[in-house]
Amino acid sequence: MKKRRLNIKEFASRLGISTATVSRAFGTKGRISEKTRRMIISKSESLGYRANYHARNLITRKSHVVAFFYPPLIKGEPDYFISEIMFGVSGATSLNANPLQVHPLYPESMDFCKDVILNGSISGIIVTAGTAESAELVKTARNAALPCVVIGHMSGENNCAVTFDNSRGAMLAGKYFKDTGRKCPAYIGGIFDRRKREGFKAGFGPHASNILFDNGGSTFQDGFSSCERVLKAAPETDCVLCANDILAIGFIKAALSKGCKVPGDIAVIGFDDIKIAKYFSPALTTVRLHLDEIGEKSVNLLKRIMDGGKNVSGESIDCELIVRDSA
Amino acid sequence: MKKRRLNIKEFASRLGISTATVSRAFGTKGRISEKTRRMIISKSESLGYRANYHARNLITRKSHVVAFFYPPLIKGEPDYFISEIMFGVSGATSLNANPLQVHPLYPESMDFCKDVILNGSISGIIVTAGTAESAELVKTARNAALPCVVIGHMSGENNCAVTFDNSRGAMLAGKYFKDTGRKCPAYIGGIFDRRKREGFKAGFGPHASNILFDNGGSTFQDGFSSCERVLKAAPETDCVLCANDILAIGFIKAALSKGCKVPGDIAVIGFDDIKIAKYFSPALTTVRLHLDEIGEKSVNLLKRIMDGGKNVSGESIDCELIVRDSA
DNA sequence: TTGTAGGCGTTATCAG
DNA sequence: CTGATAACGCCTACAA
Repeated sequence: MKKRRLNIKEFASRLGISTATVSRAFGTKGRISEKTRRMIISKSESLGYRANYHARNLITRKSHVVAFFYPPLIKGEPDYFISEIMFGVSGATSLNANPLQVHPLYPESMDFCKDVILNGSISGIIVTAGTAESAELVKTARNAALPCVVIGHMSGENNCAVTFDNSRGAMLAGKYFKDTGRKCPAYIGGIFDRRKREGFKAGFGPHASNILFDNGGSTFQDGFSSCERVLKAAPETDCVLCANDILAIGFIKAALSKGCKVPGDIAVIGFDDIKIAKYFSPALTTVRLHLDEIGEKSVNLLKRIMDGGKNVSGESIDCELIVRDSA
Repeated sequence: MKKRRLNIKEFASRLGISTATVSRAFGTKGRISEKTRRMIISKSESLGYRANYHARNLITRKSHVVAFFYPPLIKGEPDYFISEIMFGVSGATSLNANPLQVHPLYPESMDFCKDVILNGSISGIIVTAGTAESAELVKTARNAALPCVVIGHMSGENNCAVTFDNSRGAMLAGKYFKDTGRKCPAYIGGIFDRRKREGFKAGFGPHASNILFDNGGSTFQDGFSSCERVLKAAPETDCVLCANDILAIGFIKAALSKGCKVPGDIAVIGFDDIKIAKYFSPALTTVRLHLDEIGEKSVNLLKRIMDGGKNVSGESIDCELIVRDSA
């Protein structure tokens, strides 16, 4: 008993014209008089006609849908690095009237994700680098000739990618410590920390040889534990670069709880500049990666590929040191 | 010159069987022998055949795609309340193998969002309440008989909704303040603060009449300014409930900068328990709303409606007071 | 500028 | 259990 939606045939016949003319009124290709187009558009609004999505995409072989694949999140841990990029992506696709799908990339969901890529439902994908799954997915897309943009650095084939200049960001941090008279540096690494260590060393310069390296991790708790290890191994440490802001926040919390003053006794710089960074106490000095811009740029890059651009080359995102209170 | 994907006709003819049989091998409806089904599945993997998404959805009239509509974000401000709900939604849809679309709900994007709802591309929507746009969108979905779940309270028609027990959460906070001997309460309201004020008053009890109400807003800066107003208007204030965690963080930062001790001089309770709450200094005492569960529950509710369930009723989410260091 | 008709790749229907 | 064939709703040569 439920009535079917108005389709093009019925709609056209009510207007006393052909379906072809109706179709032309909505597309940009067909030659049609401005007058009939207006009439059709107007009638479509009053009668509530819309072209069926699947029928249209079936024949045109494109959907304009963009899919964003993000790495696994750790239960209970802040995932603000990803979410800020995602909102950047979402805002940009929305502006371009591209529907956006988002998919977590767990090992268990690989089959589903591959199906999404291969069943013809989407026109392009954006994938965050850093896991085996993401690399596999990019390969799948490549084989299917599906437009693809990678966020971050992925080894192997030359993908179109939006990359961060981690090295330079870390260098800025090292230089800042050196310039503010710090002597005993430490670096807390973790996930997504490609080239940060080397950059930090280069920026710090003369005293670079005594940099203490600690493999933190990615969570607040990791930063907390890392601080305990560092202060035990090298109590004289007076400045620390953390591979991300969450680590830095954990590190600072541990330092404060041990009676260390930040930045008095020990200066701490984070990485990413997630939005909460400036509201933390002390406000975090950090390397800003322009997370939302990353999302926007990857969408724009993908758009160009989807529009048929050949040899679209990647982009590197600028970073800058944002000096606040923690260093 | 680019070769078309393998379609069902070609695939079937290579196996020497009919397209109908192939189709049955992938669905659950058709009667087919287990033996041929296995053979077809196996061959589809080696030959790389996948059913075309649009052709399939055109005839079956469903896509299984879920769309999530979220409210406008404030540029530069943390949007963690929404992002944590969104990740909950995303995780749940992923588990169910439902593709998830996400759309920001700006006034400018209403046409696009309505089109998404009306063009037949999605099977159900989840909408966060709180803006004129969200209410309009829900109405649109209702008219199109599209399954819809609302997150939060939306006046008007009786939607299927996942709601928070704001009143009880705020009551818990008021009671805690009373029980810990606080005398001069203030409440900082803002967005999404339905019934919190009344609940707080009820929980605080005897001294409820002198509660100072301040209309904060929703951002860190709002919390900061609010603190300045409150301490000026009522310096004796010794406990504050803020309508969300970001407000609370801003409030605390302002209080600390004025030399007020938290929680010594003034105890602060937030609302939502976004993940960063426990890492802030001081760690935030707050009313936990189980943000990720909200996402999961709304997906499960939507699924039931999509599967044809009639009269699916909404759910209210439990909340609890998480006592940490700020109160 | 407009209409006619064929085809997009499936699943549903109805025989066999 | 399997096969032939008619929808599904639209776009787009091609003809008028």
